[in-house]
Amino acid sequence: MGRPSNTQQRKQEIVDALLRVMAVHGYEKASIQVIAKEAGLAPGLIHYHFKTKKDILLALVEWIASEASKRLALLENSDDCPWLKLETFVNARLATGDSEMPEVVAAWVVIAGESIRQPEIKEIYQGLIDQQLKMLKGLIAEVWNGKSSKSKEVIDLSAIVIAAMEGAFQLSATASEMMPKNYAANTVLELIKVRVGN
Amino acid sequence: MGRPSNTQQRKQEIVDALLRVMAVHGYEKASIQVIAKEAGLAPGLIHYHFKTKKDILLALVEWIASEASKRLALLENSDDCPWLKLETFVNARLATGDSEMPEVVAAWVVIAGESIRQPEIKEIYQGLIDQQLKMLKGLIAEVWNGKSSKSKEVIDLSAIVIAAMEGAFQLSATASEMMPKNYAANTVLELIKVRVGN
Amino acid sequence: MGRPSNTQQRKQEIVDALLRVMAVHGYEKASIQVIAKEAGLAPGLIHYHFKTKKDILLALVEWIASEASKRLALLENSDDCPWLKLETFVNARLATGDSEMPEVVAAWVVIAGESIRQPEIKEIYQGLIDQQLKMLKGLIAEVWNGKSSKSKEVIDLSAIVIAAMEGAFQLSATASEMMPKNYAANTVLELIKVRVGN
Amino acid sequence: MGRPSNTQQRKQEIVDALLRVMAVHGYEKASIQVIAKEAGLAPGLIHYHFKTKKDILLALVEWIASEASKRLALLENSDDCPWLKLETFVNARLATGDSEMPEVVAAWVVIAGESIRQPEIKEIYQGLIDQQLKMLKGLIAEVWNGKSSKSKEVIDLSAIVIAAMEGAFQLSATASEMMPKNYAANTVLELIKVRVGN
DNA sequence: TATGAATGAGTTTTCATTCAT
DNA sequence: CATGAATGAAAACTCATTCAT
Repeated sequence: MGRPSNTQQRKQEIVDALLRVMAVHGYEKASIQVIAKEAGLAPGLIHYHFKTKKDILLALVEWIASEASKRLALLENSDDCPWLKLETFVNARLATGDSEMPEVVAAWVVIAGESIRQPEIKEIYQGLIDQQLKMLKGLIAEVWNGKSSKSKEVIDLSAIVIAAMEGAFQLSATASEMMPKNYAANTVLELIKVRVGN
Repeated sequence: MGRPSNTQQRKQEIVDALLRVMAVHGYEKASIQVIAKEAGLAPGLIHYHFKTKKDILLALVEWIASEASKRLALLENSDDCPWLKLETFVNARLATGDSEMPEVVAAWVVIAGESIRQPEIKEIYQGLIDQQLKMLKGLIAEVWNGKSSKSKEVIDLSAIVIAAMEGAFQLSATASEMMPKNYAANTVLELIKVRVGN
Repeated sequence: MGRPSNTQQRKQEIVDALLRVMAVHGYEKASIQVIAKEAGLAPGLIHYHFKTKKDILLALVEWIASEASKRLALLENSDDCPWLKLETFVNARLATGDSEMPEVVAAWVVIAGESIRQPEIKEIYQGLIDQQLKMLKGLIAEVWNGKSSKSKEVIDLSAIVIAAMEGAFQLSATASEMMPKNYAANTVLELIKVRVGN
Repeated sequence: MGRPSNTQQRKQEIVDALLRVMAVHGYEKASIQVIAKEAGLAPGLIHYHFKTKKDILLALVEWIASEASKRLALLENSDDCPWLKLETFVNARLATGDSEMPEVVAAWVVIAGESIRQPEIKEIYQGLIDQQLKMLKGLIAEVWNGKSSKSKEVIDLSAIVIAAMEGAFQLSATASEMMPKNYAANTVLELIKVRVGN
């Protein structure tokens, strides 16, 4: 009968290794050899589980995006009041200490750079942005009296909030020394509040 | 006597070529061969003017940073009223159409990714962020009655504005299709206004 | 399970190939391509086993030095009479026909040249010289009545003997046509004898 | 009429520059660019005066050899007694402090290495060795009662003295730290004396 | 599944030499 | 004579991918 498959676990180990290596060395310098060493596996085994190196990156991007997506989905189905949801939404990405997982944040910045030249990456990246944008428009419309989620004000506010969140990520990976501590989540929420007149 | 030097011009041509190539292919895929072809020069000549490929990137980053810095310096010495200055500041980076130079914006996103693994790049990147942060704190303190530029509110607001601007850059390079048109500059200014109670 | 390692054997094959190539073409002209062809291996494989070309040279120098060192160590622990030891010592390096391995001798001359600009090579080279010098001082003191191994006469004689041996190597690689046959070992021993008054 | 030619002077400047660079970096790493900088000249000018890089090396080797040859010729025509001539001979190459010109000595060791693969170099190198050998045989025969310059003893002694001198050069360039001071010339002369029974 | 050697194309870099000025 | 830019071939090195075990 043979031994039971451990493919899923191995794949995740490899993706995790890429995440850690990429957060330090970027994508191109994350060679299969280095990923293998980080994962504690032989180089040949990497290609047994992933046909190409790009496939590992895709798996990583999909994993990060789906994790974020999952948290957003939970939120969507909750019974919380809109303000609480908004707070949860913002915290879901900017979280405690402005980033509970520095490696994920650094990798995400690298991924943004890669998305410029890799359409498959771009697509996933955009998918996540789109999902966030949609949710945010809904949430903001709920707390903004008389505003439709299709109004220019709501759309623009949502867009700039997403931008601020992505930018906060980038800065926490590239210039955290000079940024204030824990500024992002609270300040974003505060801005939304004053903007929607509350 | 002897051949006149054209080094400065050639260097700029090479840097320009890297900018264009990087905006499409990223840094690693911008091979010396490709840069040379883009610049219309022989590959060997690239290394005659720049010792290493990293030196070209460094020159590009310095050029982008110094261009931005120059515009900020102009602003600092102007006699405009604070609000006008703020508006100019925000527009100086987010400009018309949210980015008059898509290549520079795309390259800047790639540079952010590279800064994660290249300390020299990081340093220049951080220098520019720091300069913007300082200016913004000053400008915001000027328009926010009774607030010092060292107050937590001013610092946090400045930080999130910088983040929003960097994020708008990233999104315009990676997800412009799904972002509203010309949202960034105006929305940022609007948010500052309502926040400082005006 | 998995493929058995043949790294040690391959490394030695590569080092041997460098030895042969270097004895004819010198170090710089011993390109990875040429070494690979001499060893009957693919160029890429060379770098799989040695990170840099310098590492191959280092391995070669270490190998030559350790072979010589081994022979000296055997001598040190033998019960032979001092004169016999001296004879063996000199022969150990200048051997039959003044050099049983012309390739090693030629490579050693090239290595001396390289040691001038490569500190790691120099260190190994000097280590071997130092070891020879120490042994020789001991042996000569033993056969020279009333002389300490620290006396100037013993030290100088030892030094010039080492010099003669290194020089004989150099000349056998560069000017063997004009040198007498088998002169080195016997003449050196004869000189020692008359010098120590025997 | 044009300006007076300074070709001879320029050529010597270039040769001198190669000497200095080669004593530190070896021959292959002594690039035309580096030689030019060392000489304070433009790279293009090097090739105006020398067709190829090898020609500079040849000129250097010839220069060193002819300088040594000149000193030997002086000696040959002198009226000194044989012992004084012998002393002068040995000192002529091993001189004060065992090497008045460390750069020449280091370059000579590099040249020995190059002679292995460059026939033209080898020829000049051998020419100098041959000349020394001939002279030495004559001088030793003169001081060795009843020995012909063609006797095996004289030939072998001459050969080993040349070897000791070349070896002393090599060691002064590669392992001077561990060699005694000023050992070479005096020890060689002492050995000759006791050997010829005086 | 797993190991680790092997391959070969591609990349950066060096540099002797040439050439326009 | 002199300068310094320009060229192109070759070099070391990297690395995704394949393959023998």
